[in-house]
Amino acid sequence: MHTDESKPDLADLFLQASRTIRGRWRESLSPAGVTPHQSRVLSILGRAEEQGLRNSQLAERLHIAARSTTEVVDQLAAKELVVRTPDPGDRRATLIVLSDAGRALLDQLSALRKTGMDSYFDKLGAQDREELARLLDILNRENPRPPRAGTCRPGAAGHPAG
Amino acid sequence: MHTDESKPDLADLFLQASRTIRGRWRESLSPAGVTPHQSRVLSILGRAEEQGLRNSQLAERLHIAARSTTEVVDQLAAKELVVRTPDPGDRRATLIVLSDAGRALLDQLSALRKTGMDSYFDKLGAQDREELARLLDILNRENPRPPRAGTCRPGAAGHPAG
DNA sequence: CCACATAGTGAGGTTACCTCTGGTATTCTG
DNA sequence: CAGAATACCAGAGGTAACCTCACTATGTGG
Repeated sequence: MHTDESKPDLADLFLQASRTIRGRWRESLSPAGVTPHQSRVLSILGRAEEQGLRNSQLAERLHIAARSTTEVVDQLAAKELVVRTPDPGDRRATLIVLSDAGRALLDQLSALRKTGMDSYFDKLGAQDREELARLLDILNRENPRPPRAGTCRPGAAGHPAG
Repeated sequence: MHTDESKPDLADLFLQASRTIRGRWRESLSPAGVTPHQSRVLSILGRAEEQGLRNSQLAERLHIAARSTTEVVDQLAAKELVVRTPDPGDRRATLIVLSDAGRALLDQLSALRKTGMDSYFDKLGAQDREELARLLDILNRENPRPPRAGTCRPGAAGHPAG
């Protein structure tokens, strides 16, 4: 009669794994001189329209606050992997596009990442990996939390008085 | 020879989910005034022997550097949730044990966390959750990757030091 | 033109990690 | 007891990846 005794701490398990993943990813990416975070932006940009994305759109796809996107784009711009150009349609907005170097790096990156990650996920076997992907995909679907995932608390029961 | 073309970006999926988890966890824990990290330590301590754990053992279980463990234990000690006592068997060593308050909080915490997390993992259904736990567990087993990567950055293109 | 929303960002903050240096108490070895 | 090794603590300094708040430039409707 197991009640929820047998229920493991999924969140715990999850965070543990994600720590490892981030570490390995970082490692495998380091020869290219980019962080996982940066690589993610590059990859999103790669999937985007030719014209690029606005900062806010990027933020939305990354599920982080817009201000945080600025930072990583800055880093990428410093490396000349992306270029910021004014949006002709709205001069408040900036379009972020991959540079040629960025596009070139992107391919290299996914190969690099794949190599690094494969040795991690290989422990699972093809079928389990697919299963995991399925599960993760469900988890990543829009939560019953309409407001933007990242910034949904205006300081409510917020941080310990800092 | 399939080339795994269909293989999704597990790492991507993973990190995305973990971001959400961490956020929700933090949120659900905030009424208790502890961070996810602190909660983790509490929970590890809770599973440990009555006598507590050494700093190094804690570090090992958290998979972080010992120096980093000191920090979180400091925080917990400041809240009087844990107590550092000399190890009678080896007085060089310090045993970190849950205080009564810590033990009490631990129960509260797991309830809190469970509530917060359940609404996240509920999307999966009991069977899928178990499956996920199984997969995660495999992933979290010792990796064939002893050396710890840490932060070996070749050098950053300077960024605005705030 | 004014009010207001929107886009990006400077400024400043937090969490969670890391390394390196150095110090103290203790235990082990000879 | 001297000396080496062990276990921890702690200061200093760093990075990554987040966040909020306030401000400026711009766009939109009355």
